[in-house]
Amino acid sequence: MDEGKHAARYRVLQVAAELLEEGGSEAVSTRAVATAAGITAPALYRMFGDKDGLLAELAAHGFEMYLAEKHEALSRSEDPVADLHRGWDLHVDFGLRHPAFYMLMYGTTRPGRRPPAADEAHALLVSLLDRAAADGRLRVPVEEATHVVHAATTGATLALIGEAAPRRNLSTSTRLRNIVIGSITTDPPVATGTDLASRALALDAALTDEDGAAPPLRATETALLRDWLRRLAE
Amino acid sequence: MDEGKHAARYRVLQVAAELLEEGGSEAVSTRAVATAAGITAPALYRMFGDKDGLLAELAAHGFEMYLAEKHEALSRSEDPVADLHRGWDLHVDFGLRHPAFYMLMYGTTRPGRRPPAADEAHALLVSLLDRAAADGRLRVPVEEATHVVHAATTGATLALIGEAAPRRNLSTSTRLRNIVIGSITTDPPVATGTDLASRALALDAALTDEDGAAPPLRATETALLRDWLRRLAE
DNA sequence: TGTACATCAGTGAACGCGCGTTCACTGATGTAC
DNA sequence: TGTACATCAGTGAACGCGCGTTCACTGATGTAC
Repeated sequence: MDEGKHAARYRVLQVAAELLEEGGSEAVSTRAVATAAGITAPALYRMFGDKDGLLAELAAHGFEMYLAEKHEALSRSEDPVADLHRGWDLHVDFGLRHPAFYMLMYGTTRPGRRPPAADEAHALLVSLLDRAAADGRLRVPVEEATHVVHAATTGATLALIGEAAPRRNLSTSTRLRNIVIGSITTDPPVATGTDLASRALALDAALTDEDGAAPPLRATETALLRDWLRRLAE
Repeated sequence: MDEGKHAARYRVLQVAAELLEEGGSEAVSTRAVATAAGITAPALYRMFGDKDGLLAELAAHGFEMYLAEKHEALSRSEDPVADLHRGWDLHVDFGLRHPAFYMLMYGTTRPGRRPPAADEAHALLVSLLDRAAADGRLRVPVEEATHVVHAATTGATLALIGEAAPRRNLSTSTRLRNIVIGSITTDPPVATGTDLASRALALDAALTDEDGAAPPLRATETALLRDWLRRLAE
């Protein structure tokens, strides 16, 4: 009957999850969970040891939900930087759909022991960054990038959770995402012609803006240069 | 004896602050505070109404400590972007020195009502960004910048608080700071000549990098162009 | 200035509650011979 | 196959505790006439 044991355990965890989502972490008491699950208190203690054990498993359950969603939604594309963007958005979205779980998992008070699934979630971020690094798209070492992205993502999520749902504005997350990922990654290699054009135009603009000191070329030379610059940009 | 009333109230708050710093927010119970302060429970209820009132004043007390430190340490310089950097560091530093206070103030569970000093702290960030905008150093609207900086700063602080003190590495905060502030601000205006030089060199480099398609100038034209570019860069 | 009254901070004691946890026990299931 | 024993999930009931909060009351201070 090992199957039955696991099933009962899982049913209790799901009841605890409901209590958590509805009433926050303070709604998860050993007695409340036992009552809601239709079992007696000692039965719950037999399953989870003590309250910390229950909370640890509940957090683990949260991480498993998180990982299941991510693995489903985040099929690796050929662009590791695009995957980073999608990974960010999935993280924030999970946090907003499960704020109480998110705070149990990523809020800094740790009422339970750190579950292994938490390390797995962390490893998922590391692997995304590893792939970016392997493709030469990372500007900084993977470990640095991991810490920075983790801090920024959780900051954006917690800030949004803190805002009342009607006033919530996802663009803060999007902007921070673009800034952070944009800063630690490099653009994909572009056709040289495009790059050449933009640089030619930039120089042309700089020649135009010149107002104080005269440019170090003669006027006729400047005129010919600018003609060439525009031909380069075409 | 209005003086005495305020003094007594302040003494109780300071005792509560000690309990908070030593034992975290769960150590702050009405009974524990009353006992530690040497008063009876009803006396405390007379002062703060109920537990929420006590926690709200405690959070307000935290914000006042925070603001006092910031006002002392953050004398506005002539460079608003440098002030933003120092403001970030002061924020993170406060969080690491007063983690329990910080979580009460910026952790997303709000056990008390939002104190006015919290808005003042927020206004301080807004004013720093306002000044940067006034000096033409901001790349994005102030409100956007406020949200992004707030999310990133709290994320960095909470992530560092979550790490055990010995393993703590401030460079994550520094890096995220540089990325975020660097992205929303512009460099100070530079001499046009310098700009011209850097752009000329960039174009020169782009011409060199050219490997696939031939540049749309003739070889002789390109040679003369590059000569000019180098003279422009001098 | 003196008396009578109102205000109010604080006391001592207790309220009821939900909490985490444990005790002694039961009944079902599995194992050994 | 049948009996005897061990294992173990679960029951019913209770433990003691700290919590937020409130009640009835006291004594000091301030105010009015």
